[in-house]
Amino acid sequence: MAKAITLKDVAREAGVHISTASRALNEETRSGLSAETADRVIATAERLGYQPHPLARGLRTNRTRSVGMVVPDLISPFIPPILAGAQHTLSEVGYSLLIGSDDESSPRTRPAVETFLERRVDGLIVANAHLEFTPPDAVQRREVPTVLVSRCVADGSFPAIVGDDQAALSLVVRHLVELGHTRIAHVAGPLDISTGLFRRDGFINALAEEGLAASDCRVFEAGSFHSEDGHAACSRLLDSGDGYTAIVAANDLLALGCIDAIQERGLSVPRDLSVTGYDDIALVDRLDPALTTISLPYEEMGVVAGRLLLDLLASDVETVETPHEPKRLAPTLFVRSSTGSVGST
Amino acid sequence: MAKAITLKDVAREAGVHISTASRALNEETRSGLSAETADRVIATAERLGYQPHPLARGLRTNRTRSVGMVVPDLISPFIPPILAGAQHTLSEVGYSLLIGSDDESSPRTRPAVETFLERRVDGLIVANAHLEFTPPDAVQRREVPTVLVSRCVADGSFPAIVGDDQAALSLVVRHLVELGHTRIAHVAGPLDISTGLFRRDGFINALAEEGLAASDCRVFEAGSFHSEDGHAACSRLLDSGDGYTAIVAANDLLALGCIDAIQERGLSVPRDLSVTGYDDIALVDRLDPALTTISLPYEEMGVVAGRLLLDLLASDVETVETPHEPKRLAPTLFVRSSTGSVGST
DNA sequence: CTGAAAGCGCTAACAA
DNA sequence: TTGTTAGCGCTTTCAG
Repeated sequence: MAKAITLKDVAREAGVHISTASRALNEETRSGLSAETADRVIATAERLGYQPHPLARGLRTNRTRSVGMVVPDLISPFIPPILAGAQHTLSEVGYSLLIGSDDESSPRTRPAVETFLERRVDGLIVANAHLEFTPPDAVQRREVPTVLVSRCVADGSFPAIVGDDQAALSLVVRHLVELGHTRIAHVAGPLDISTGLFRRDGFINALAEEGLAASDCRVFEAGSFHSEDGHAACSRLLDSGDGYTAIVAANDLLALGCIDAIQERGLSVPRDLSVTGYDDIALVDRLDPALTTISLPYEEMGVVAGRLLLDLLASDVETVETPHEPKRLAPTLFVRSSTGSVGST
Repeated sequence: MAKAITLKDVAREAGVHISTASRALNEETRSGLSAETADRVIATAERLGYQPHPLARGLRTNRTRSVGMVVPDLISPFIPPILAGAQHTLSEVGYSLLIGSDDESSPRTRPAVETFLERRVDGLIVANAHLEFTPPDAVQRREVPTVLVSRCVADGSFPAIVGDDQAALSLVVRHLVELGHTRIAHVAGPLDISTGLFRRDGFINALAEEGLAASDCRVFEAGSFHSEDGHAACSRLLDSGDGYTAIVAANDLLALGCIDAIQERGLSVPRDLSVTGYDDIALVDRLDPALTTISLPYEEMGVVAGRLLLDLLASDVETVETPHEPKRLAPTLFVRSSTGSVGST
């Protein structure tokens, strides 16, 4: 390293004591200084190209100005935009974002949250929470401010930014009802995470809203959010012989799996069955049939999560507050060609 | 914080001096200790749940065990897998990954590399390099080990992991030639980054390899890698009236833009023109026509980049080496329905 | 208003 | 083999 400029250098050059230099360079403590010396120090710091050493500062202040974000993986298409939103928001105010993934598949790696705590991050953004999220003690005790994103936790013990699944499913079901569907099935995602559970519940509530007979409709659980499980669930659905005319899938990949299963039986979407997705991942608008689906503002989700975390970081509350109602961002329904009128056969 | 355990605590508890404790806990320095004391210290550290403070350690050692990765954005579909590969590789050996994006669109944010340097990262992974990559001095002088990924730099001044564009374009052109095409156009990406330039050059070389008349073929530059620019370039191509029967696009999005432009004129893919892509992004295999395209092992690219950086970090060479030949990972051609025999009209 | 001094938690000479 | 000591660069009391 080309001899980094240190505070001591600035102080010497400005002809003041190092502590004075420190005060001058620090917003909060500058007040108690003569404007003259403060300016002089600031000027010389500028001139020398002084950069405070983050480790030294952090060691003193016990803050790293970094936050860790845990994602389930980086392949799920809605994760990167969340990441991008959070990263931009945080970097604008000088925070760095550490990224870690907790894929349950490789248990040999230390849980990302623990690694982050060890690193002394100032806060956490958790995008892979299960409904029963049981973080390490330090997080539990709110020593490290934490916000959830994309998924929330059952008891509302952490603030969360999620999509409004109820609103989304209402949009979807209403759309199908308007097309004349009355026998609608739901292919649900994993029910141990909020996105899976809330979409299923949203589906059931929406049926009631629309006055559909719950007995005419049914939920088929897929073990995951991947297309193969959508295919499997849809196969069971078709085998049931219950005569559904529409399928509401818990995400786009499940929907694609459903479409595959339907077409493999020589049936047609949407002629024989309408299918809807959720997430509006890239290119589903160009498929044949183009997928009718729900779009969520994922990047904004990241932005809002970042802002919320910054608020927590600033207010520095350690009180165990009342349960948090998740902040739900509004969905948009995109109607495309995978849904059609019932009986347009 | 619930009074974190410090090295001093461990030392006191184990009945040794703090420096002895330090040595015992440090692989390298443990050798000069009696096995007995070393074990005792290690045991008590374990028992107390001691975690070394990374800032304190870093302040002394001048190493943060963190690396920064700069991406052009997080939306381009091939970026997340690279990120994932790098992150896994690094975290396995205790390094943390900081993520920063440098979208040219928002110049108000500080360049990510500078932010990283300020943070004293031990190394850098740069995924957004232009051909003329001119990093800050500290990077230039190799004080901070740096590897490029996805894109390389013109003069080979940095090690890089990229896709083998030449091999890829050879595969594509040969495939088209085998289908009988002789008039092939290339829709090129930006030529100021290696992926754009090398694919164009690869295309031109492949023409020669296959014995095609360069005069029968031509390159149309798209201003970016996005579909709208592919559409625009393809429109020019079609307007040229040169009777091309195949289009090799520099990436999938450009290819999709081309297909749009072709279909808008009432022409058909692949009947009237064959179109190929590059990247094999999600769902292009399900489009109609399904896109014939090149697949690159992006996650592996991240892994290899991470490993290479770890090597540099370990060897700690500051010598300005001879130019680096980029490490090129092998492509795979997926033949789908967007390409067909010429004259199958 | 400014200087002196202590110390965050750790590592690395240097002694013993 | 272990202890002593001196900082890494910064913030923050406490004096003056």
